[in-house]
Amino acid sequence: MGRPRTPLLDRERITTTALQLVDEHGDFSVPQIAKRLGAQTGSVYHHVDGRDGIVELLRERVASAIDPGTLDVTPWDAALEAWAHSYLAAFAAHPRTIPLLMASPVRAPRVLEQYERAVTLLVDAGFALVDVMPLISALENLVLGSALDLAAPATMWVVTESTPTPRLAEALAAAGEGRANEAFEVGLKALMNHARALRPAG
Amino acid sequence: MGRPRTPLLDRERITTTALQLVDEHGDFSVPQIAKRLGAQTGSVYHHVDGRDGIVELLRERVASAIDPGTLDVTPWDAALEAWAHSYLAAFAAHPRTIPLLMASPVRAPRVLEQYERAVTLLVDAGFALVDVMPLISALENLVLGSALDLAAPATMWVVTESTPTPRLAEALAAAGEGRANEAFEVGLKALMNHARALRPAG
DNA sequence: ACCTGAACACCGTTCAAGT
DNA sequence: ACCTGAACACCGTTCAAGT
Repeated sequence: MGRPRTPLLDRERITTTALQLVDEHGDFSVPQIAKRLGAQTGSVYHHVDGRDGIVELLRERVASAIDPGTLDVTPWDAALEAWAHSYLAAFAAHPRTIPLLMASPVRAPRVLEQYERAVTLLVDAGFALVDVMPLISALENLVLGSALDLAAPATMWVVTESTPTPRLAEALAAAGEGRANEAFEVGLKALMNHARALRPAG
Repeated sequence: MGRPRTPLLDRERITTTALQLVDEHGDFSVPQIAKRLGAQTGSVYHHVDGRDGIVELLRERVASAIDPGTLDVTPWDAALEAWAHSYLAAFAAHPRTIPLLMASPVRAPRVLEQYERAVTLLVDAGFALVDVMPLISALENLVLGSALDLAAPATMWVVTESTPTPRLAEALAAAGEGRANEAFEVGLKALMNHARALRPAG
């Protein structure tokens, strides 16, 4: 065989296929990607730095949906809130990537750039340097936790008859479909109030 | 061969070994567990409901370190704060289980019981039923996100020279070792203030 | 440069067979 | 009841070989 006239594989197509697999099955494998693209398993390794490299490509792809313009909004608190909403929307679109991405450290340059800009925003707003990362980390925790929560609202809580949890069942029913979204808004509002109180008067 | 005079395997030992493997390598496999316990891979399946069953046993084991007594503290906000701290400590002791546990829904009865009690606490404190689950979910997101963040404080942010992120590097340095812990306390304080403001005057 | 095809050490799971 | 040993379909990764 050897080399085809038109390439079967590239990083773009590999990433798209991996994302489709994760959206459908919650996971991906290199052979599965190769099969869908009509290539051999080994061929994938010519374009990508192994399985971990594909995970990093997924992180970039998902994070690319975060609107960087949100961080230019004024005042600073509106910017942070808009960023959080855009961040949530990006991951909520592909929530099953989250457990995958959480297992490995952030190396993707574009993701690091977003954090660089968020740090700049808060420093320029007058926050003490010591307070900046805890705030951003708390925001990140809130966003990722909420996105994951949004993933499987019906199945995340298996309230079986074998274990009687009537109050939990009631509270879940009362909260309804919007529970995970509500939890995000509650956490965001709480964090923003805290941030505003923390900021030195400027 | 056949059956030994004294059993090689039981759920207790399987869980302990799986937890050790996850603590060490971030993951486990059924053959690895069998090998450490001196048994054959297939034998594990006589005690446990497959790999997913072991994951559920891990959830129970880790969550068993949460002190249920915290939910009896008065007043209600001190109880919720104590619970959150105990919850964080339990998962921070085995942070690498978190990505594993997040991929599957909560079925463990003991974990569901904890939530049942937390719901009861907030209902008795006078919260509207609609507000209870969003609050608890926000708290859970905060705890799990923070525990994960505590897992690999040095490696979670790979600030390479190839991608210049000087402000991020400064902010990380300023926050220091306690960054993830600070992020948790920031988020918790914010959420508790919000909860107190939300509660109908009683 | 890009892909094949085969190899290797590893998975999760099942099941007849032994004591 | 508890374990072995073998089987099956699947992984991730490497690499000589082809065009």
